[in-house]
Amino acid sequence: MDPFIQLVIEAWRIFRMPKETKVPLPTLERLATYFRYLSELASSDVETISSAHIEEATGIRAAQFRKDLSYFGEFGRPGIGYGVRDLLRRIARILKVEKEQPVILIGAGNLGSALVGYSGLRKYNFNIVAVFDSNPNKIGYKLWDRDIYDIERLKEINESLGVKIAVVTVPAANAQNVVDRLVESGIKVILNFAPTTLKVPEGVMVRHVCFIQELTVLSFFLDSDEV
Amino acid sequence: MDPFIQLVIEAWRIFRMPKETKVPLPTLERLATYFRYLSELASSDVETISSAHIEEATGIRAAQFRKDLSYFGEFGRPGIGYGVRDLLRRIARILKVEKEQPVILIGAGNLGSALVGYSGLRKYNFNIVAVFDSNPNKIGYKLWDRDIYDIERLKEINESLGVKIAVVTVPAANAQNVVDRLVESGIKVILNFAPTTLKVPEGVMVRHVCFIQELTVLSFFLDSDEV
DNA sequence: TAGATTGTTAATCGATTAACAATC
DNA sequence: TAGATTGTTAATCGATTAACAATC
Repeated sequence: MDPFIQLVIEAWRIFRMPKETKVPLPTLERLATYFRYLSELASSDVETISSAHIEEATGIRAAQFRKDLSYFGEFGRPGIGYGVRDLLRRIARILKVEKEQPVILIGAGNLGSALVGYSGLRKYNFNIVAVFDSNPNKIGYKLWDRDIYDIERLKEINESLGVKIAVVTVPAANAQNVVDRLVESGIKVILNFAPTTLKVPEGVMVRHVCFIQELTVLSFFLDSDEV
Repeated sequence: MDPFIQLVIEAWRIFRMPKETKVPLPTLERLATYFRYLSELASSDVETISSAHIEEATGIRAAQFRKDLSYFGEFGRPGIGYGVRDLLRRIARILKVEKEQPVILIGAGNLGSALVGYSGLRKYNFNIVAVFDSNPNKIGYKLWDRDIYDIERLKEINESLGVKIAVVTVPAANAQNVVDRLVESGIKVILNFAPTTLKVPEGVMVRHVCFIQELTVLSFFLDSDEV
């Protein structure tokens, strides 16, 4: 088929996807894994890979990989495999990380500082464009090279920035309040590091990263007889 | 039934559980959520809760909560609900976090520093007892109040410590090497912050926390028409 | 052509939810 | 007793895996 037509079909399919075909969340999580792995691979001289290769490298089953991609169209050539750079570019487009994505961070504490200073962010096309805090000893200063603004100015400032992604690294006790303000300010997706459950309106998505919770799950798998 | 007999039965059930009845991983993750929520609640004056209350507070369905607990025995009283302190104590025992759990951390960078400095750790009964790094400018110094040791001494030092849990905050390129050493040193479960897939032998468990990957998944849910 | 590997369908597996008898 | 709420069974739902025809 004409490659142009094919692209148009794919664009259309992706465009109507989120609401309709309903991509499973585990598929999206794996897609992020493929994306990371392919990014590494792209700087090597490997040009083509098979789904079996993906299984070997990521531990995700080959059939699973092909099934995951099938939600979004056709990506490989039977008997040949997948072109690394092409696959990377198309997955990046699906995940909307082909262009740089601006992010705001709330909470200029230790963790916030580590995240802003993390070089991997830029590598994967995210950019923390502004930091907010409520502590007068921090407001007006910088976190690395990013300005720290008064959280009271969140809505005002994001009116001009128009950022859709926020990272929350405030203490659990303040998290719900902060999230309410974020939603008010036009934020659509939130990555929450505070160890607490958050309530958000329909249409806003939250993901939760909890260090303690991960340790707790791991702890279960220790043998109870020893120690 | 005699509460003593009941406890013995429960202990026995938990003892043989991991290998046999096979508790679903999602159940363990939710158990960690219940644990966190009950910990908060325990410092209030609430004495009894219902599964409906849990649903309201955590967003996890009441039926799901009861089903999750059912893998481990009986915890509530029909018509009454669950005793907060009792439930907390029993979930803590299941997850093996009733006693303090020692943890070692590899990688004294920004992220490692944030984790060591995080007060929530102690609150949830984890304690980072030693930090390792390969950088001569760090070895022999301290991260907060914890000694930083040469990673070359990992096996030697853990011979006396006998720690089973490790947190990895080294760059992706070094992660597999570090993990191999950890396994050699008797570590049984690993929390990995490096953005890379790790290979471990049977019997060692890894969980993966990846900031970038979480952002990438969230990014998918942004509307593509705007921006 | 023969061998490799895809995309997709159908079968399997496992987790969530609903419903309700048992119990306080 | 009547109302509330559990623990568990059975029904539903959804995700993973296997298998294979189509294709390079």
